[in-house]
Amino acid sequence: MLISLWPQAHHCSIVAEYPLPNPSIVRTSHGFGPKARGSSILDRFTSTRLRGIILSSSNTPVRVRFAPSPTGKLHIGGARTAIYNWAFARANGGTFILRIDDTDPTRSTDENTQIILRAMRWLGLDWDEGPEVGGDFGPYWQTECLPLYREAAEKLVAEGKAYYCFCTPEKLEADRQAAKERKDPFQGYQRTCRDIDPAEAQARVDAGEPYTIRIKVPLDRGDVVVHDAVHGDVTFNAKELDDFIIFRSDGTPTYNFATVVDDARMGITHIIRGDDHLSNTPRQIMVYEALGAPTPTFAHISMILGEDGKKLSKRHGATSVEEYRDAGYLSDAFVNYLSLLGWSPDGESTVIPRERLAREFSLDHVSKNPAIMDPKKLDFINAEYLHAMADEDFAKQILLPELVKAGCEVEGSLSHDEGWFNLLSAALKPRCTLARDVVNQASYLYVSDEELSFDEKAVKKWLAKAGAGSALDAAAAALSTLTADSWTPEAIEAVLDPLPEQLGMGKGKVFQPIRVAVTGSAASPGIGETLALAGRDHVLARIERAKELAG
RNA sequence: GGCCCGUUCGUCUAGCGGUUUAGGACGCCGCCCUCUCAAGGCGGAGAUCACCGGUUCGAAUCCGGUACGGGCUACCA
Repeated sequence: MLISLWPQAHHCSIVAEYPLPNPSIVRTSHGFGPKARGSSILDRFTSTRLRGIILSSSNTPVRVRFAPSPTGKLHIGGARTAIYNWAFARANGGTFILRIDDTDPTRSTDENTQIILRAMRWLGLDWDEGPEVGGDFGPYWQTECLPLYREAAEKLVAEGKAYYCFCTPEKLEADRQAAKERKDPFQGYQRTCRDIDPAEAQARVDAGEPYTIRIKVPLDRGDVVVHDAVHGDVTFNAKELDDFIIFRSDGTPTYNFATVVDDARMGITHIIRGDDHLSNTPRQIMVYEALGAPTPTFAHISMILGEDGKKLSKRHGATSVEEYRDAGYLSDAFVNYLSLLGWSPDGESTVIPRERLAREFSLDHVSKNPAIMDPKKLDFINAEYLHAMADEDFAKQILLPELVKAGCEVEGSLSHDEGWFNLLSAALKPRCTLARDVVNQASYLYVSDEELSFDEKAVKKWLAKAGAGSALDAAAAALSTLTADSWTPEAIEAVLDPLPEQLGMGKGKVFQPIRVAVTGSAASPGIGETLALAGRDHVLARIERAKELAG
């Protein structure tokens, strides 16, 4: 006996007729915490919070899938769906499956499949079954399952749960128009071929007449309710469902059929996917029922919109996952940001490492409304991850790769030792939002003294001013007392520190000309670090050169 | 046309009938730190909870309707 608990707002309903994949226990993600203590089980069942109930059991472990169509790159909406599926599987000790839904051969390409796999790997969403890793429920490409779909469809026809339809597209269109004109609220298929005698239908098929296969929706089915973990129960009436096509005249299955066959075959327990599929779900439930397969729990998540509140498109700039990778976002930060777009554990946390996501993700904290993508917040989170890195890690994982990419450093023959790169990391890290920000800020270290270019405004404001010359003179004198060996940020600052007082000038008036002289810019890390990184000889040479510009 | 979904600061969200003068985060503004730029610390502005009714002693929270946005209604996925 299987039970399901879908309480309405004010009544407690415990129904015992709904077939689910063998749940032996009912568990909620919050149900046994402090809040639940002291309240009766019925109290808890009357809470609307239960709409997010998760039905699972030790007998039927969670199996979820991400099933992209390789008709394009992996975009952020798909990535977020993948993340939720992955996180849900991990949080429940379940299995995360990757399946390539390439039933549309005209638009699916191998290249897109490769791009999707690469993006999944970059996101760190390891799949337990699917392309490249295999599994016991293959094939994991729909194009390899064509005979399976055919077999399933023919079986439904034989059982009287589906039937051959010989209507031409032209007739269907005419019927639709007619329904529209007589203001029939039902504008779907008129079930013309539903009652053709099976033997006659078979004869016409054998004679070579083109046909499609349509599902036979039971007319007395009544309400079809979708048990949705984020929306609650959503009720449709079977009368509004037409006998939709499950097999095209070209011998290929339609999406609504193929996915159900695969999801049933793979024993998928929870279907987490985009909102746009909610209205199709009752149709798919008809297929599950015809197939005699248990219906999984659904979770329809909202879309991600562009900054203008409209659907994401190319106009919104970078929307594919790899563009974000190339722009210098960290995988962890990107996953963190995306997971928060429509889910939050507590309303407080902003930085949620993937380990925590994998531990705490739950469907009942997924929000129902569409979310607008906010690049500023993505940047903030990325910066948080960057800043949290140890200097050595930042040097190895961010700094060096970026410098190599920019042609500043050559792998295998680096310009400086490890200590220098760690110092550079410490200096640049808090000043970076994206990985590539390091290149600009380090550029003064990768030009010769003669080629250093000056920011005009900085020169005008700091160098071409009265007093700048004497500041540079004093600095050169003080700095030349240091040897190359004692050339450290601390030593440099110790030597420079007394100068403003000695010269009777403000600190800015002394340090800024030095900064501009060495970096060409008015903004840089602390003066000690800035000079230490440039090196003694370069600093002295640049100060000498800058004297010509100084007032 | 029919059916379905959604609507809390600019943005992401917390909220699960009384603890709410609606909390947090990003962004914005200000102050502190300070040789610059960041980072960091502190503070501020910002939401009549889409609207209208109803239920209730009490509603952002429950119910109904309206508006606006979105989806499905395809031999697309």
